[in-house]
Amino acid sequence: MSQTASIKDVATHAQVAVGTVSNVLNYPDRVSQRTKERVLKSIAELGFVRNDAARQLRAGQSRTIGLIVLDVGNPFFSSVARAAEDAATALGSVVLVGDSGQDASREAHYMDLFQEQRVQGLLISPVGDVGDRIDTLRDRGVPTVLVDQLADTDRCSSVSVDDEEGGYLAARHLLDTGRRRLAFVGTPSIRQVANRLNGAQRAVSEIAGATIEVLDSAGQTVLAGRQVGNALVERAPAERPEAVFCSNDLLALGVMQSLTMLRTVKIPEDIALIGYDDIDFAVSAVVPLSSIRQPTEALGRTAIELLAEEQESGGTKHRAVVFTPELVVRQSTAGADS
Amino acid sequence: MSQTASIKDVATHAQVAVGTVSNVLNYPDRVSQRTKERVLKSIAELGFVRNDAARQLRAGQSRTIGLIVLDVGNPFFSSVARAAEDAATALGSVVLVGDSGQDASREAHYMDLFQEQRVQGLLISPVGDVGDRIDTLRDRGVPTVLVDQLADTDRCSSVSVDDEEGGYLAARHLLDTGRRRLAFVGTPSIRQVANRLNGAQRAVSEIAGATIEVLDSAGQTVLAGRQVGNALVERAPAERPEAVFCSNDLLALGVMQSLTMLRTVKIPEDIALIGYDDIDFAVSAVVPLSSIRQPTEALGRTAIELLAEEQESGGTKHRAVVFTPELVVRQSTAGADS
DNA sequence: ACTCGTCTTTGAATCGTTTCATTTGTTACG
DNA sequence: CGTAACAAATGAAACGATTCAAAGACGAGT
Repeated sequence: MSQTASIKDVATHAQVAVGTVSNVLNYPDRVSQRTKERVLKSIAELGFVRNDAARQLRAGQSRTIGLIVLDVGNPFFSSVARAAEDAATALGSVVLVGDSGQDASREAHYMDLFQEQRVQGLLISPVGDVGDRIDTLRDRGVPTVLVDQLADTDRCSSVSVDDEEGGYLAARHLLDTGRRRLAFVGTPSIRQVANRLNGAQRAVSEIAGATIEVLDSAGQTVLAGRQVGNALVERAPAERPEAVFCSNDLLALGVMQSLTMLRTVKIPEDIALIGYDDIDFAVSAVVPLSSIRQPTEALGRTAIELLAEEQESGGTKHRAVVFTPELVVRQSTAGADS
Repeated sequence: MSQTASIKDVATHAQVAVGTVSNVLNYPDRVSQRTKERVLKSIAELGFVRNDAARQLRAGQSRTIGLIVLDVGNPFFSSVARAAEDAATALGSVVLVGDSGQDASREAHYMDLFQEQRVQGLLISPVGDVGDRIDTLRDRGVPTVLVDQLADTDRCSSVSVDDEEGGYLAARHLLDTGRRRLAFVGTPSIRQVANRLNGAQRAVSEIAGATIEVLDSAGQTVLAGRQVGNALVERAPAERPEAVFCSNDLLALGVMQSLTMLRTVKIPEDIALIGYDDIDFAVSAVVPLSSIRQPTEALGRTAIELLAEEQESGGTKHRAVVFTPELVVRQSTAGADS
């Protein structure tokens, strides 16, 4: 009893054939009441637990779905992950979460791993250009759904939020409240960030005399935000932007920390600040943070749904679902116009 | 090429035996340069990817470590998880994260799942009483390390932080700054929370005239905190505590949101507030939040180390590592004494 | 030419399931 | 009594990798 019992041990113990034990487990109706009881008793006595590896090997597929996110510590992704997990559980699958940390090699590592595991499908919020890998995965029967990034619908499905629109909403709001010299903080090498920047630039171009400078941050974390904030504080007051749009809330909170630590800069009077994602912590910030809200639960749930559709269609039909983000106004961008 | 190639396909294509292909993969030194090249070429051409299920089946063990946490959305756990992942990767293993959501049945579900997967070992921050399950797991060769909870060292290993001490530090700090009527917010049905409460009560008992009331919250989230906060706001001012100690930062941030929304209660003048965990967001709260810092990276890393020790010793030697928490004072408990 | 040792390669056996064609058992009916 | 119809149980084959005893190749030494 020290080592794990196999189905064969159970069969011997219950004095039936291995096939019968398997039937008890998978097709209870095919087995008579009497032997079913005997087998179940043996299973309990031996403490038998199915070996998933053997089962998968035979089935040729696992009950597992891979999810690769940019940062699990980011509440946006943990919320998406949670929604995906719940939706998958309802379908009898399990979600494995891999954290790429915005590193293309870690991303590739997880893709390899998930492929070795023969996952049912892959949800990915990509760092690098993974188009080719996705093509080969599809050819090998592993459907993929892009998360938080629009996909070409003749390649694969995707769930995303209109980042261009979100960027536009954010910048437009800053402009509407009277600010003209804007700054954008983020890492435009990430596509979503680039789209948000595009939207912001569009809003700026609609208003005569408005400008936007781009401050590249080292990552998308609170720490990276603090660095950018420190750089802003060191500038001569006249050189500082009137409003800052950060490509996510973590960055914005970091910037806020730096700006408020020095008492000379006031939010929103001197510099208005808006983030992106509307994480739970935005509302409880030093200065409650305006943000762009994304429907994370819907993203996670829909991603699983699209994956199921892909599987049913054998990977031939793709669909791109795009959600619309929403502006949430709080104190950090309170009016300077009136 | 549409379906996945097996090692046999590679062998045929490269005109060698399956064993040779396996050797190329696992013991490259045993294979001559010439055939190695030929095999690798075939692997590339066929796009062969190892089937992990088959490999595991043969090996009898997976390269996977299961981690069950109370809440992945909680930065404390996502930080621990991340550290564990990094440490495991260095050892060539992968960490699967399961979120019990403080629900014993979900916890049991993940334990079943991980057992079916034949994980190398299990790291768990338990909800219910899992002592018996851990015993049977150990008997079956699955070492377990308790995370964030002290274990009986003749049952299994554990990494934890001294919660009683942390609770004492927090309450003592509130008392040192002149507060006497304290409140504790949390769910004492969770052991860690109960220990923090014990420590707080010990501190209170040392000071004549000091009291502490217990407010049971519905969970450990920002939302649950907001509910408790609302209840406090509705009390007559004289009935309100002078200081509130929340069993984690999320709760504290929720309480803070409720209290500051209504302008009549001021933090820290009217009510001082301290949390637990010192998550990244504590510093950027409306009123920067005092907290108790736990060494999350050390917890995650050490958990993996202990698991490795368990494996080496064949699950016979257990060790309990206890870290000491640290008080972090910020504005939310600024002095009312002087 | 023969033997010995070393290096390579081979291929059958194995892991624990599921599947499915067959066999065995039981009941009903002519 | 024979047999058709159905239900239940059987056990060998398959999934794809790893392992390992055995066979093969090759050169050196005598």
